[in-house]
Amino acid sequence: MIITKVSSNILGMNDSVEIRAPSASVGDYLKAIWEASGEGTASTKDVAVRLSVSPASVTNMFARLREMDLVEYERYRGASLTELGRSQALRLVRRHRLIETFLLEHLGYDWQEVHEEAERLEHAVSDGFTERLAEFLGHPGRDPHGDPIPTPEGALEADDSSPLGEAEPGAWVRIYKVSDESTGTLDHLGGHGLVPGRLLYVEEIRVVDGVVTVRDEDGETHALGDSLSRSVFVRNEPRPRS
Amino acid sequence: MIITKVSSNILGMNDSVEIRAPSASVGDYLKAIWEASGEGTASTKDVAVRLSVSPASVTNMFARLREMDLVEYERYRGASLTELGRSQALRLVRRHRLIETFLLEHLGYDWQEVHEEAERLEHAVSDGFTERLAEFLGHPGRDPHGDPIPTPEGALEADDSSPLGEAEPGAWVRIYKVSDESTGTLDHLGGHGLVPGRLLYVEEIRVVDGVVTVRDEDGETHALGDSLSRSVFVRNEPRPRS
DNA sequence: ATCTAAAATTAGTCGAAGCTAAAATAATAA
DNA sequence: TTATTATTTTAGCTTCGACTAATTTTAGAT
Ligand SMILES: [Mn+2]
Ligand SMILES: [Mn+2]
Ligand SMILES: [Mn+2]
Ligand SMILES: [Mn+2]
Repeated sequence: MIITKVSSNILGMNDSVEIRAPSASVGDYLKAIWEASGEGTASTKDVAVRLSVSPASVTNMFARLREMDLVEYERYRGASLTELGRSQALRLVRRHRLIETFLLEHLGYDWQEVHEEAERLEHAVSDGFTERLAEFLGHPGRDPHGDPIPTPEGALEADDSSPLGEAEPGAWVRIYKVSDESTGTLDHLGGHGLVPGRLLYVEEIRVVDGVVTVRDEDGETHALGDSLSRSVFVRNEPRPRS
Repeated sequence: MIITKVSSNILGMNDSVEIRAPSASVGDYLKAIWEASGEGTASTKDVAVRLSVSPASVTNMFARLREMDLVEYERYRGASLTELGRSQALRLVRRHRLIETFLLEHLGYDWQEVHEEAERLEHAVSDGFTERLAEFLGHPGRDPHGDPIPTPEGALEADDSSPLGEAEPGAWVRIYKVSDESTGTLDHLGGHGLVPGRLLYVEEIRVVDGVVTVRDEDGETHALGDSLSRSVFVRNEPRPRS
Protein backbone atom coordinates (compact mmCIF):
# COMPACT_ATOMS: atom_id res chain seq x y z
CA MET A 1 0.00 0.00 0.00
CA ILE A 2 1.54 3.29 -1.06
CA ILE A 3 1.24 5.87 1.65
CA THR A 4 2.67 8.85 -0.13
CA LYS A 5 5.06 9.86 -2.81
CA VAL A 6 8.07 11.93 -2.04
CA SER A 7 9.66 13.47 -5.06
CA SER A 8 13.30 14.22 -4.39
CA ASN A 9 14.13 16.83 -6.95
CA ILE A 10 17.85 17.38 -6.97
CA LEU A 11 19.53 19.16 -9.85
CA GLY A 12 16.79 18.44 -12.30
CA MET A 13 16.77 14.76 -11.55
CA ASN A 14 13.26 13.81 -10.64
CA ASP A 15 13.09 10.30 -9.32
CA SER A 16 10.00 10.09 -7.17
CA VAL A 17 10.36 7.41 -4.53
CA GLU A 18 7.46 5.37 -3.28
CA ILE A 19 7.30 5.21 0.49
CA ARG A 20 5.23 2.26 1.56
CA ALA A 21 4.06 1.69 5.10
CA PRO A 22 6.75 -0.34 6.83
CA SER A 23 5.85 -3.92 7.69
CA ALA A 24 5.44 -4.81 11.36
CA SER A 25 8.93 -6.32 11.36
CA VAL A 26 10.60 -3.34 9.76
CA GLY A 27 8.76 -1.03 12.14
CA ASP A 28 9.84 -2.95 15.21
CA TYR A 29 13.46 -2.88 14.05
CA LEU A 30 13.30 0.88 13.58
CA LYS A 31 11.86 1.31 17.07
CA ALA A 32 14.50 -0.97 18.53
CA ILE A 33 17.30 0.98 16.86
CA TRP A 34 15.79 4.20 18.12
CA GLU A 35 15.47 2.88 21.66
CA ALA A 36 18.94 1.39 21.66
CA SER A 37 20.77 4.31 20.17
CA GLY A 38 19.01 7.61 20.82
CA GLU A 39 20.87 9.74 18.33
CA GLY A 40 23.88 7.45 17.97
CA THR A 41 24.37 4.01 16.53
CA ALA A 42 22.81 0.67 17.48
CA SER A 43 24.82 -2.54 17.51
CA THR A 44 23.68 -5.78 15.98
CA LYS A 45 23.60 -7.46 19.35
CA ASP A 46 21.64 -4.67 21.05
CA VAL A 47 18.87 -5.00 18.54
CA ALA A 48 19.00 -8.81 18.51
CA VAL A 49 18.50 -8.92 22.28
CA ARG A 50 15.74 -6.32 22.25
CA LEU A 51 13.76 -8.13 19.57
CA SER A 52 14.64 -11.69 20.60
CA VAL A 53 15.95 -12.60 17.17
CA SER A 54 19.30 -13.99 16.09
CA PRO A 55 22.19 -11.63 15.30
CA ALA A 56 22.23 -12.98 11.77
CA SER A 57 18.66 -11.84 11.27
CA VAL A 58 19.63 -8.37 12.43
CA THR A 59 22.56 -8.14 10.03
CA ASN A 60 20.22 -9.13 7.26
CA MET A 61 17.63 -6.54 8.24
CA PHE A 62 20.21 -3.78 8.62
CA ALA A 63 21.16 -4.29 4.99
CA ARG A 64 17.53 -4.19 3.92
CA LEU A 65 16.84 -1.06 5.97
CA ARG A 66 19.79 0.58 4.26
CA GLU A 67 18.32 -0.27 0.87
CA MET A 68 15.14 1.46 1.96
CA ASP A 69 17.08 4.54 3.13
CA LEU A 70 15.84 4.02 6.66
CA VAL A 71 19.29 3.62 8.24
CA GLU A 72 22.93 4.31 7.55
CA TYR A 73 24.91 1.16 7.95
CA GLU A 74 28.40 -0.13 7.26
CA ARG A 75 29.40 -3.68 8.16
CA TYR A 76 30.72 -4.02 11.68
CA ARG A 77 29.81 -0.37 12.34
CA GLY A 78 26.21 -0.68 13.55
CA ALA A 79 23.15 1.16 12.22
CA SER A 80 21.84 4.65 12.81
CA LEU A 81 18.48 6.01 11.72
CA THR A 82 18.18 8.40 8.81
CA GLU A 83 15.74 11.30 9.04
CA LEU A 84 13.22 9.10 7.26
CA GLY A 85 13.88 6.16 9.57
CA ARG A 86 13.56 8.30 12.65
CA SER A 87 10.26 9.75 11.52
CA GLN A 88 8.88 6.28 10.85
CA ALA A 89 10.04 5.09 14.26
CA LEU A 90 8.47 8.04 16.03
CA ARG A 91 5.24 7.56 14.17
CA LEU A 92 5.04 4.09 15.70
CA VAL A 93 6.06 5.37 19.12
CA ARG A 94 3.25 7.91 18.96
CA ARG A 95 0.76 5.20 18.08
CA HIS A 96 2.06 2.89 20.75
CA ARG A 97 1.80 5.40 23.54
CA LEU A 98 -1.61 6.68 22.54
CA ILE A 99 -2.92 3.14 22.35
CA GLU A 100 -1.51 2.33 25.79
CA THR A 101 -3.26 5.37 27.16
CA PHE A 102 -6.56 4.31 25.66
CA LEU A 103 -6.30 0.76 26.92
CA LEU A 104 -5.58 1.89 30.44
CA GLU A 105 -7.99 4.76 30.71
CA HIS A 106 -10.98 3.42 28.81
CA LEU A 107 -10.80 -0.34 28.55
CA GLY A 108 -9.74 -1.10 32.10
CA TYR A 109 -6.41 -2.70 31.30
CA ASP A 110 -3.83 -3.05 34.03
CA TRP A 111 -0.69 -1.02 33.96
CA GLN A 112 1.43 -3.98 32.94
CA GLU A 113 -0.92 -5.43 30.31
CA VAL A 114 -1.03 -2.50 27.96
CA HIS A 115 2.42 -2.81 26.46
CA GLU A 116 1.95 -6.18 24.78
CA GLU A 117 -1.38 -5.25 23.20
CA ALA A 118 -0.02 -1.93 21.97
CA GLU A 119 3.01 -3.65 20.48
CA ARG A 120 0.70 -5.40 17.99
CA LEU A 121 -1.90 -2.70 17.46
CA GLU A 122 0.65 -0.02 16.58
CA HIS A 123 1.19 -1.78 13.25
CA ALA A 124 -2.48 -2.18 12.37
CA VAL A 125 -3.91 1.28 12.95
CA SER A 126 -3.89 4.00 10.29
CA ASP A 127 -2.74 7.56 10.70
CA GLY A 128 -6.38 8.57 10.56
CA PHE A 129 -7.20 6.26 13.45
CA THR A 130 -4.26 7.58 15.43
CA GLU A 131 -5.27 11.22 15.16
CA ARG A 132 -8.89 10.48 15.96
CA LEU A 133 -7.80 8.49 18.97
CA ALA A 134 -5.59 11.38 20.10
CA GLU A 135 -8.62 13.65 19.80
CA PHE A 136 -10.76 11.16 21.74
CA LEU A 137 -8.15 11.04 24.52
CA GLY A 138 -7.85 14.83 24.68
CA HIS A 139 -4.34 14.98 23.18
CA PRO A 140 -2.40 13.59 26.13
CA GLY A 141 1.29 14.55 26.43
CA ARG A 142 2.39 11.37 28.20
CA ASP A 143 1.52 7.71 28.26
CA PRO A 144 0.66 5.75 31.41
CA HIS A 145 4.32 4.96 32.08
CA GLY A 146 5.20 8.64 31.86
CA ASP A 147 6.82 8.44 28.44
CA PRO A 148 6.25 11.54 26.34
CA ILE A 149 4.09 11.12 23.23
CA PRO A 150 5.68 12.44 20.02
CA THR A 151 3.65 14.89 17.97
CA PRO A 152 2.30 13.85 14.57
CA GLU A 153 5.25 15.75 13.09
CA GLY A 154 7.76 13.71 15.11
CA ALA A 155 8.72 16.28 17.74
CA LEU A 156 9.56 14.76 21.10
CA GLU A 157 9.67 16.56 24.42
CA ALA A 158 13.19 16.62 25.86
CA ASP A 159 13.62 14.21 28.75
CA ASP A 160 15.77 15.54 31.59
CA SER A 161 14.93 12.82 34.09
CA SER A 162 17.51 10.49 35.62
CA PRO A 163 17.43 7.07 37.29
CA LEU A 164 16.35 7.05 40.92
CA GLY A 165 19.63 5.35 41.86
CA GLU A 166 21.55 8.48 40.88
CA ALA A 167 19.54 10.83 43.07
CA GLU A 168 21.05 12.62 46.08
CA PRO A 169 20.14 11.24 49.49
CA GLY A 170 18.02 13.82 51.26
CA ALA A 171 16.56 15.13 48.01
CA TRP A 172 12.90 15.43 47.06
CA VAL A 173 12.11 13.95 43.67
CA ARG A 174 9.05 13.35 41.53
CA ILE A 175 8.62 10.20 39.47
CA TYR A 176 8.73 11.21 35.82
CA LYS A 177 8.45 7.82 34.21
CA VAL A 178 8.95 4.11 34.80
CA SER A 179 10.45 1.65 32.36
CA ASP A 180 7.79 -0.41 30.62
CA GLU A 181 10.14 -3.27 29.71
CA SER A 182 9.48 -5.79 32.49
CA THR A 183 5.99 -6.68 33.61
CA GLY A 184 7.30 -7.94 36.95
CA THR A 185 8.84 -4.57 37.64
CA LEU A 186 5.67 -2.72 36.65
CA ASP A 187 3.64 -5.07 38.77
CA HIS A 188 5.64 -4.28 41.87
CA LEU A 189 5.92 -0.54 41.30
CA GLY A 190 2.25 -0.17 40.48
CA GLY A 191 1.28 -2.21 43.53
CA HIS A 192 3.17 0.19 45.76
CA GLY A 193 1.84 3.33 44.15
CA LEU A 194 5.19 4.22 42.64
CA VAL A 195 3.75 5.74 39.47
CA PRO A 196 4.56 8.82 37.40
CA GLY A 197 3.73 12.01 39.25
CA ARG A 198 4.42 10.56 42.70
CA LEU A 199 6.51 12.72 45.05
CA LEU A 200 9.29 10.96 47.02
CA TYR A 201 11.85 11.78 49.67
CA VAL A 202 15.18 9.94 49.15
CA GLU A 203 16.22 8.60 52.53
CA GLU A 204 19.24 6.50 51.63
CA ILE A 205 21.24 5.16 48.72
CA ARG A 206 23.28 2.35 50.18
CA VAL A 207 26.69 2.05 48.62
CA VAL A 208 27.29 -1.67 49.12
CA ASP A 209 24.27 -3.03 47.23
CA GLY A 210 22.72 0.05 45.67
CA VAL A 211 19.43 -0.33 47.52
CA VAL A 212 17.48 2.90 47.49
CA THR A 213 15.14 3.79 50.33
CA VAL A 214 12.43 6.37 49.72
CA ARG A 215 9.45 7.70 51.64
CA ASP A 216 6.27 8.60 49.75
CA GLU A 217 3.66 11.28 50.40
CA ASP A 218 1.70 8.96 52.67
CA GLY A 219 4.72 8.36 54.88
CA GLU A 220 5.18 4.87 53.51
CA THR A 221 8.77 3.70 53.13
CA HIS A 222 9.98 1.63 50.16
CA ALA A 223 13.31 -0.14 49.73
CA LEU A 224 14.15 -0.71 46.05
CA GLY A 225 16.92 -2.99 44.81
CA ASP A 226 18.96 -1.70 41.94
CA SER A 227 16.96 -3.51 39.24
CA LEU A 228 13.87 -1.67 40.47
CA SER A 229 15.56 1.66 41.07
CA ARG A 230 17.03 1.62 37.58
CA SER A 231 13.48 1.38 36.22
CA VAL A 232 12.30 4.55 37.96
CA PHE A 233 13.22 7.91 36.48
CA VAL A 234 12.83 11.08 38.53
CA ARG A 235 13.37 14.82 38.49
CA ASN A 236 14.40 16.99 41.40
CA GLU A 237 11.61 18.86 43.07
CA PRO A 238 11.74 21.75 45.57
CA ARG A 239 11.08 20.54 49.12
CA PRO A 240 7.32 20.63 49.62
CA ARG A 241 6.02 22.89 52.43
CA SER A 242 3.74 20.97 54.75
CA MET B 1 1.84 -17.81 19.68
CA ILE B 2 -0.13 -20.70 21.08
CA ILE B 3 -3.62 -19.64 22.04
CA THR B 4 -4.91 -22.82 23.58
CA LYS B 5 -4.48 -26.52 23.53
CA VAL B 6 -7.27 -28.82 22.53
CA SER B 7 -6.77 -32.42 23.45
CA SER B 8 -8.77 -34.68 21.22
CA ASN B 9 -9.04 -37.87 23.20
CA ILE B 10 -10.51 -40.56 21.01
CA LEU B 11 -10.24 -44.22 21.95
CA GLY B 12 -7.26 -43.78 24.22
CA MET B 13 -5.29 -41.93 21.62
CA ASN B 14 -4.24 -38.65 23.11
CA ASP B 15 -2.74 -36.39 20.54
CA SER B 16 -3.11 -32.88 21.79
CA VAL B 17 -3.19 -30.42 18.94
CA GLU B 18 -1.81 -26.93 19.22
CA ILE B 19 -4.18 -24.31 17.92
CA ARG B 20 -2.29 -21.17 17.09
CA ALA B 21 -3.91 -17.90 16.25
CA PRO B 22 -4.54 -17.87 12.48
CA SER B 23 -2.44 -15.40 10.49
CA ALA B 24 -4.18 -12.44 8.94
CA SER B 25 -4.23 -14.22 5.59
CA VAL B 26 -5.63 -17.46 6.93
CA GLY B 27 -8.24 -15.51 8.86
CA ASP B 28 -9.36 -13.55 5.82
CA TYR B 29 -9.69 -16.76 3.79
CA LEU B 30 -11.85 -18.31 6.51
CA LYS B 31 -14.08 -15.25 6.58
CA ALA B 32 -14.33 -15.24 2.78
CA ILE B 33 -15.33 -18.89 2.73
CA TRP B 34 -17.90 -18.23 5.42
CA GLU B 35 -19.33 -15.25 3.56
CA ALA B 36 -19.36 -17.03 0.22
CA SER B 37 -20.83 -20.28 1.38
CA GLY B 38 -22.99 -19.92 4.48
CA GLU B 39 -23.26 -23.55 5.43
CA GLY B 40 -22.36 -24.93 2.01
CA THR B 41 -19.23 -24.95 -0.06
CA ALA B 42 -17.14 -22.08 -1.49
CA SER B 43 -15.59 -22.25 -4.94
CA THR B 44 -12.03 -21.29 -5.74
CA LYS B 45 -13.17 -18.42 -7.90
CA ASP B 46 -15.62 -17.06 -5.34
CA VAL B 47 -12.88 -16.70 -2.81
CA ALA B 48 -10.34 -15.42 -5.33
CA VAL B 49 -12.69 -12.61 -6.36
CA ARG B 50 -13.61 -11.72 -2.79
CA LEU B 51 -9.99 -11.47 -1.69
CA SER B 52 -8.57 -10.10 -4.95
CA VAL B 53 -6.00 -12.87 -5.25
CA SER B 54 -5.31 -15.30 -8.08
CA PRO B 55 -7.22 -18.59 -8.27
CA ALA B 56 -3.90 -20.43 -7.97
CA SER B 57 -3.29 -18.80 -4.61
CA VAL B 58 -6.69 -19.94 -3.42
CA THR B 59 -6.08 -23.55 -4.44
CA ASN B 60 -2.83 -23.41 -2.53
CA MET B 61 -4.46 -21.98 0.57
CA PHE B 62 -7.36 -24.48 0.45
CA ALA B 63 -4.81 -27.28 0.74
CA ARG B 64 -3.10 -25.57 3.66
CA LEU B 65 -6.40 -24.91 5.44
CA ARG B 66 -7.22 -28.59 5.07
CA GLU B 67 -3.88 -29.50 6.71
CA MET B 68 -4.87 -27.30 9.63
CA ASP B 69 -8.31 -28.95 9.87
CA LEU B 70 -10.00 -25.63 9.16
CA VAL B 71 -11.81 -26.77 6.01
CA GLU B 72 -12.89 -29.88 4.20
CA TYR B 73 -11.62 -29.82 0.67
CA GLU B 74 -11.33 -32.13 -2.32
CA ARG B 75 -9.82 -30.97 -5.60
CA TYR B 76 -12.37 -29.43 -7.91
CA ARG B 77 -15.00 -29.72 -5.16
CA GLY B 78 -14.54 -26.40 -3.31
CA ALA B 79 -14.00 -25.90 0.41
CA SER B 80 -16.37 -25.89 3.38
CA LEU B 81 -15.54 -24.84 6.92
CA THR B 82 -15.09 -27.40 9.68
CA GLU B 83 -16.47 -26.66 13.14
CA LEU B 84 -13.06 -25.33 14.04
CA GLY B 85 -12.83 -23.21 10.90
CA ARG B 86 -16.28 -21.78 11.46
CA SER B 87 -15.51 -20.82 15.02
CA GLN B 88 -12.31 -19.07 13.95
CA ALA B 89 -14.18 -17.21 11.22
CA LEU B 90 -16.91 -16.09 13.59
CA ARG B 91 -14.35 -14.95 16.12
CA LEU B 92 -13.01 -12.57 13.48
CA VAL B 93 -16.49 -11.49 12.46
CA ARG B 94 -17.26 -10.63 16.09
CA ARG B 95 -14.09 -8.56 16.33
CA HIS B 96 -14.76 -6.86 13.02
CA ARG B 97 -18.26 -5.79 13.90
CA LEU B 98 -17.41 -4.62 17.40
CA ILE B 99 -14.51 -2.58 16.05
CA GLU B 100 -16.74 -1.01 13.40
CA THR B 101 -19.18 -0.03 16.09
CA PHE B 102 -16.46 1.57 18.17
CA LEU B 103 -15.02 3.51 15.24
CA LEU B 104 -18.39 4.91 14.31
CA GLU B 105 -19.78 5.66 17.73
CA HIS B 106 -16.69 6.90 19.52
CA LEU B 107 -14.03 7.99 17.05
CA GLY B 108 -16.25 9.85 14.64
CA TYR B 109 -15.65 7.67 11.60
CA ASP B 110 -18.06 7.87 8.70
CA TRP B 111 -20.32 5.02 7.90
CA GLN B 112 -18.29 4.02 4.88
CA GLU B 113 -14.83 4.36 6.41
CA VAL B 114 -15.13 1.85 9.20
CA HIS B 115 -14.94 -1.32 7.15
CA GLU B 116 -11.40 -0.88 5.85
CA GLU B 117 -9.93 -0.02 9.23
CA ALA B 118 -11.72 -2.92 10.92
CA GLU B 119 -10.45 -5.29 8.25
CA ARG B 120 -6.91 -4.72 9.51
CA LEU B 121 -7.57 -4.31 13.22
CA GLU B 122 -9.53 -7.55 13.51
CA HIS B 123 -6.26 -9.45 13.14
CA ALA B 124 -4.30 -7.44 15.67
CA VAL B 125 -6.57 -7.35 18.70
CA SER B 126 -6.60 -10.07 21.35
CA ASP B 127 -9.61 -11.87 22.76
CA GLY B 128 -9.09 -9.88 25.94
CA PHE B 129 -9.27 -6.63 24.01
CA THR B 130 -12.37 -7.78 22.19
CA GLU B 131 -14.32 -8.58 25.32
CA ARG B 132 -13.29 -5.39 27.06
CA LEU B 133 -14.34 -3.45 23.99
CA ALA B 134 -17.70 -5.24 23.99
CA GLU B 135 -18.10 -4.23 27.62
CA PHE B 136 -17.12 -0.64 26.80
CA LEU B 137 -19.71 -0.54 24.01
CA GLY B 138 -22.45 -2.01 26.19
CA HIS B 139 -22.55 -5.38 24.42
CA PRO B 140 -24.23 -4.27 21.20
CA GLY B 141 -26.17 -6.87 19.21
CA ARG B 142 -25.60 -5.31 15.78
CA ASP B 143 -22.91 -3.38 14.00
CA PRO B 144 -23.50 -0.03 12.25
CA HIS B 145 -24.55 -1.75 9.01
CA GLY B 146 -27.12 -3.82 10.89
CA ASP B 147 -25.14 -7.05 10.80
CA PRO B 148 -25.61 -9.18 13.92
CA ILE B 149 -22.55 -9.59 16.15
CA PRO B 150 -21.73 -13.22 17.01
CA THR B 151 -21.36 -14.07 20.69
CA PRO B 152 -17.94 -15.02 22.07
CA GLU B 153 -19.10 -18.62 21.82
CA GLY B 154 -19.86 -18.25 18.12
CA ALA B 155 -23.65 -18.11 18.23
CA LEU B 156 -25.17 -15.96 15.53
CA GLU B 157 -28.67 -14.52 15.49
CA ALA B 158 -30.75 -15.93 12.66
CA ASP B 159 -31.26 -13.47 9.83
CA ASP B 160 -34.74 -13.54 8.29
CA SER B 161 -34.40 -10.37 6.26
CA SER B 162 -34.67 -10.23 2.48
CA PRO B 163 -33.55 -7.83 -0.27
CA LEU B 164 -35.67 -4.76 -0.73
CA GLY B 165 -36.18 -5.72 -4.38
CA GLU B 166 -38.16 -8.76 -3.31
CA ALA B 167 -40.62 -6.85 -1.13
CA GLU B 168 -44.33 -6.55 -1.98
CA PRO B 169 -45.46 -3.23 -3.41
CA GLY B 170 -47.73 -1.62 -0.85
CA ALA B 171 -45.93 -3.24 2.09
CA TRP B 172 -44.36 -1.52 5.08
CA VAL B 173 -40.83 -2.67 5.77
CA ARG B 174 -38.04 -1.78 8.15
CA ILE B 175 -34.40 -1.70 7.08
CA TYR B 176 -32.62 -4.53 8.87
CA LYS B 177 -29.15 -4.15 7.38
CA VAL B 178 -27.24 -2.76 4.42
CA SER B 179 -24.39 -4.46 2.60
CA ASP B 180 -21.03 -3.08 3.64
CA GLU B 181 -19.22 -4.14 0.48
CA SER B 182 -19.26 -0.98 -1.64
CA THR B 183 -18.38 2.39 -0.19
CA GLY B 184 -20.20 4.15 -3.02
CA THR B 185 -23.40 2.36 -2.10
CA LEU B 186 -22.99 3.14 1.58
CA ASP B 187 -22.26 6.73 0.76
CA HIS B 188 -25.50 7.13 -1.14
CA LEU B 189 -27.69 5.21 1.28
CA GLY B 190 -26.27 6.98 4.32
CA GLY B 191 -26.68 10.35 2.63
CA HIS B 192 -30.38 9.67 2.17
CA GLY B 193 -30.96 8.37 5.67
CA LEU B 194 -31.54 4.84 4.46
CA VAL B 195 -29.94 3.18 7.49
CA PRO B 196 -30.83 0.15 9.63
CA GLY B 197 -33.98 0.74 11.66
CA ARG B 198 -35.56 3.06 9.11
CA LEU B 199 -39.25 2.42 8.31
CA LEU B 200 -40.27 2.48 4.63
CA TYR B 201 -43.40 2.20 2.54
CA VAL B 202 -42.86 0.33 -0.75
CA GLU B 203 -44.58 2.32 -3.46
CA GLU B 204 -43.52 0.50 -6.59
CA ILE B 205 -41.25 -2.23 -7.86
CA ARG B 206 -40.99 -1.63 -11.56
CA VAL B 207 -40.75 -4.81 -13.58
CA VAL B 208 -38.80 -3.51 -16.59
CA ASP B 209 -35.70 -2.24 -14.80
CA GLY B 210 -36.21 -3.36 -11.20
CA VAL B 211 -36.21 0.19 -9.84
CA VAL B 212 -37.73 0.29 -6.36
CA THR B 213 -39.56 3.36 -5.14
CA VAL B 214 -40.04 3.82 -1.41
CA ARG B 215 -41.32 6.58 0.86
CA ASP B 216 -39.66 7.14 4.24
CA GLU B 217 -41.11 8.32 7.53
CA ASP B 218 -40.51 11.94 6.61
CA GLY B 219 -42.57 11.60 3.44
CA GLU B 220 -39.41 11.66 1.31
CA THR B 221 -39.48 9.46 -1.79
CA HIS B 222 -36.44 7.49 -2.98
CA ALA B 223 -35.98 5.62 -6.24
CA LEU B 224 -33.36 2.89 -6.00
CA GLY B 225 -31.83 1.08 -8.96
CA ASP B 226 -31.33 -2.61 -8.57
CA SER B 227 -27.70 -2.38 -7.49
CA LEU B 228 -28.80 -0.20 -4.60
CA SER B 229 -31.94 -2.15 -3.77
CA ARG B 230 -29.98 -5.39 -3.63
CA SER B 231 -27.80 -3.83 -0.92
CA VAL B 232 -30.74 -3.06 1.36
CA PHE B 233 -32.25 -5.87 3.43
CA VAL B 234 -35.61 -5.44 5.07
CA ARG B 235 -38.25 -7.18 7.17
CA ASN B 236 -41.98 -6.76 6.92
CA GLU B 237 -43.52 -4.52 9.49
CA PRO B 238 -47.18 -4.03 10.47
CA ARG B 239 -48.62 -0.86 8.95
CA PRO B 240 -47.92 1.94 11.42
CA ARG B 241 -50.92 3.81 12.85
CA SER B 242 -50.48 7.54 12.45
C1' DA C 1 52.45 -7.25 19.34
C1' DT C 2 49.96 -11.28 19.95
C1' DC C 3 46.40 -14.04 21.65
C1' DT C 4 41.70 -14.71 22.83
C1' DA C 5 36.90 -13.91 23.33
C1' DA C 6 33.01 -11.43 21.78
C1' DA C 7 30.53 -9.65 18.02
C1' DA C 8 29.28 -9.63 13.38
C1' DT C 9 28.86 -11.46 8.89
C1' DT C 10 28.26 -14.97 5.30
C1' DA C 11 26.24 -18.98 3.33
C1' DG C 12 22.65 -21.86 3.02
C1' DT C 13 17.86 -23.30 4.36
C1' DC C 14 12.96 -22.82 5.55
C1' DG C 15 7.87 -21.62 5.63
C1' DA C 16 4.16 -18.38 4.46
C1' DA C 17 1.89 -16.31 0.91
C1' DG C 18 1.73 -14.38 -3.16
C1' DC C 19 2.41 -14.56 -8.59
C1' DT C 20 2.34 -16.32 -13.93
C1' DA C 21 2.03 -19.73 -17.49
C1' DA C 22 0.71 -24.13 -18.81
C1' DA C 23 -2.01 -28.29 -18.24
C1' DA C 24 -6.01 -30.71 -16.63
C1' DT C 25 -10.76 -31.12 -15.46
C1' DA C 26 -15.64 -29.87 -15.39
C1' DA C 27 -19.59 -27.70 -17.29
C1' DT C 28 -22.18 -26.13 -21.16
C1' DA C 29 -23.73 -25.70 -25.80
C1' DA C 30 -24.07 -27.29 -30.35
C1' DT D 1 -21.72 -36.98 -28.47
C1' DT D 2 -18.50 -33.68 -29.27
C1' DA D 3 -16.59 -29.20 -29.12
C1' DT D 4 -15.91 -25.07 -26.64
C1' DT D 5 -15.47 -22.43 -22.62
C1' DA D 6 -14.88 -21.70 -17.77
C1' DT D 7 -12.80 -23.28 -13.75
C1' DT D 8 -9.29 -25.39 -11.27
C1' DT D 9 -4.96 -27.27 -10.54
C1' DT D 10 0.05 -27.92 -11.19
C1' DA D 11 4.70 -26.40 -11.72
C1' DG D 12 7.92 -23.21 -10.98
C1' DC D 13 9.36 -18.51 -9.15
C1' DT D 14 9.54 -14.59 -5.94
C1' DT D 15 9.83 -11.86 -1.54
C1' DC D 16 9.95 -11.42 3.36
C1' DG D 17 11.79 -12.58 7.51
C1' DA D 18 13.18 -15.98 10.28
C1' DC D 19 16.86 -19.79 11.50
C1' DT D 20 21.71 -22.55 12.17
C1' DA D 21 26.49 -23.35 11.32
C1' DA D 22 30.68 -21.75 9.79
C1' DT D 23 33.75 -17.94 9.11
C1' DT D 24 35.58 -13.36 9.66
C1' DT D 25 36.45 -9.19 12.01
C1' DT D 26 37.01 -6.39 15.98
C1' DA D 27 38.22 -5.36 20.64
C1' DG D 28 40.33 -6.46 25.02
C1' DA D 29 43.88 -8.57 27.75
C1' DT D 30 48.22 -10.22 28.42
MN1 LIG E 1 5.40 -3.65 17.58
MN1 LIG F 1 4.57 3.00 27.59
MN1 LIG G 1 -9.20 -8.77 7.60
MN1 LIG H 1 -20.25 -4.16 9.06
